[in-house]
Amino acid sequence: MATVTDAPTAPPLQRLRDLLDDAVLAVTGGERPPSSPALDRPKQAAHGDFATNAAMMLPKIVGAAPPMIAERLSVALTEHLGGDLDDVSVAGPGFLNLRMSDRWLDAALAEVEAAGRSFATGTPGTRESIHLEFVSNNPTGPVHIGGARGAAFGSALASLLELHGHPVHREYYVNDFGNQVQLFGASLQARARGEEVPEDGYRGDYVAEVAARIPDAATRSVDEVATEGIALMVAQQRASLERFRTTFDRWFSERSLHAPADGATSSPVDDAFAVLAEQGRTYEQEGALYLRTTDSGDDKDRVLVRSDGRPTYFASDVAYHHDKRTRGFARVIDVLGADHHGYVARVEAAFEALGGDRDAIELLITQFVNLFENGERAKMSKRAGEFVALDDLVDDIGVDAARWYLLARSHDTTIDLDLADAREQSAENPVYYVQYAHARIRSILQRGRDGEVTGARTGEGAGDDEGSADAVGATDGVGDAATAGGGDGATTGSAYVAAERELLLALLAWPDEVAEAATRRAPHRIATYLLALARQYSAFYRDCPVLAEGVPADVRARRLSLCSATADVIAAGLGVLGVDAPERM
RNA sequence: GCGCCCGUAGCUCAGUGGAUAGAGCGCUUGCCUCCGGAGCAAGAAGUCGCAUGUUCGAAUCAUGCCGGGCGCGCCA
Repeated sequence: MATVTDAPTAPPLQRLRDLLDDAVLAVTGGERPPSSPALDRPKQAAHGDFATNAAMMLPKIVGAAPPMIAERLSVALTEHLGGDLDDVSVAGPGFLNLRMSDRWLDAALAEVEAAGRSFATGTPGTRESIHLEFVSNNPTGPVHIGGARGAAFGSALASLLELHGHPVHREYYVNDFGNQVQLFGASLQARARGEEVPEDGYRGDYVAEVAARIPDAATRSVDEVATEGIALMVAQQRASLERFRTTFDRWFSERSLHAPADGATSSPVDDAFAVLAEQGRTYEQEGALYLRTTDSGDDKDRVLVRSDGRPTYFASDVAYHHDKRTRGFARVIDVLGADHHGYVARVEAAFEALGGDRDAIELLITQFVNLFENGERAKMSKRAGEFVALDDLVDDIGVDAARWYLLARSHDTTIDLDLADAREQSAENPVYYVQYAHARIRSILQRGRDGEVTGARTGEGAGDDEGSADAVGATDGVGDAATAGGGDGATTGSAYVAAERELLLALLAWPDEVAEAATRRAPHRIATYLLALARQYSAFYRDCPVLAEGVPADVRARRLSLCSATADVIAAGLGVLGVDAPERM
């Protein structure tokens, strides 16, 4: 009954799902349900290690009531799983609750530990090369708080997609073309001359600082000043972002789209226009060139070239997306700030007009970040003009806290970030709580490797806690596992205590978490998971002495394995978020 | 007016069809002879904005309202 999906590299939970699928097919006589049945951890421990709704999906196919189907499934599963299964029971409207045997847990733990940090390294359904554009802050100022969120989200999403198995190309689009560049140059020059900046010019303190670094800024042409100023700003942004653990494979110049590349006779913009014209997607009206974006659901058609002959910003973006397409990525993802959400429809339309598949481009909008200080709206500095600068944020609360707080929430919800909370370097702060768990485990592992044994308490010391664990975890298991905790000598292997079981089950969910988070473009799920895992480890730490005198050798080995696997998963998870996983704190 | 996002515990937020809705902070009460107390445990706290509908089953899906944020340029 084993199938090709039963590959030896599939993680334990995936193999369990495959077996469930086999059982379903056995019951339906080969017909597949419209969607795969779920195999999840139930909310209540009394419902076993895993629960599946499979029986409730099949009444139409099988022609029987869910509880009846569940009974048949349980028979099939018992057959398939043999000694890996401790107990299977039908509950509620037709749920099937599974309790795995210690043998299965042992094997699973061995796999998790052996895989280490690569435990969740993914096997996505379809592996595809992804072009990811994010931040794309204007080069006329420092990276601001909106850019910080885009940077945190984009860099974490990139890591997450890579962990899941997709090759990712990270790109920053530099808007070094158009009106704003001239305006920036004029602002720089005004500052260099000690004059007021022009109307609608750039007024932040940084303008004078940048101007001071440009030789002869007061007397050279505005063009030259602008070019040098942009270069300095881009370099500064790059430094800010690197400090924020955000790097790019390429910084793509908008300006480069308006001139022929080496050896070419036409510019990328011209090339893109030619494609659009061939497709019959453009037209002229009142002297301007339009793209018929309404064909693809936009509110109105958009101007590519103004009646005075100058291309719009949108023209650049059309050319940019044409370039992305011709570079051969299977998927294009743009991460944009909330103020650009009105732009989504036209970019999608342009992508389609260029011949792209609508499903091959995604525009993700990150919502605003509101900063507070003890409940008051915070205004951090004038360095960025009217915006809060990324550098100020990092100076204030540190990279780890900044990234955590920006990443712990879904990208499409507005964040109210209280700096006083984020600054707090204690366990009140979730990021340090998770880091602390990691450091603590590494410390234990270090001692464990050195063969240390602490004289503290024995395995029996956890007896009180096991009592409560029993009540929570094993109403169906007659206490066979939980009551055996410390006393049975151990030559034949001691049973799993509830806290060990819970921790291992949490670890086994890691590949699912990665897959789900990657598929949903939701790195914040990783943060949620890590916090729960750290809590789970704390419960384990409380109930299960690892190095104490009197802990049987096999139990000690198992607990060291659990520690090792937990540390690796936490490190991998924090790695996705770009948060440090310290050895000690 | 139209479009996008959001509305879940006092606060900040998880949870996109399953069983009794969760976490962190804050609050109350306990716990330092104990592998890292930057810790642990217990407790109080919710009409999941409102209404109707779909479903065996809805915080989750649909429709309509209400409230908040943002956007609707031949700006970028």
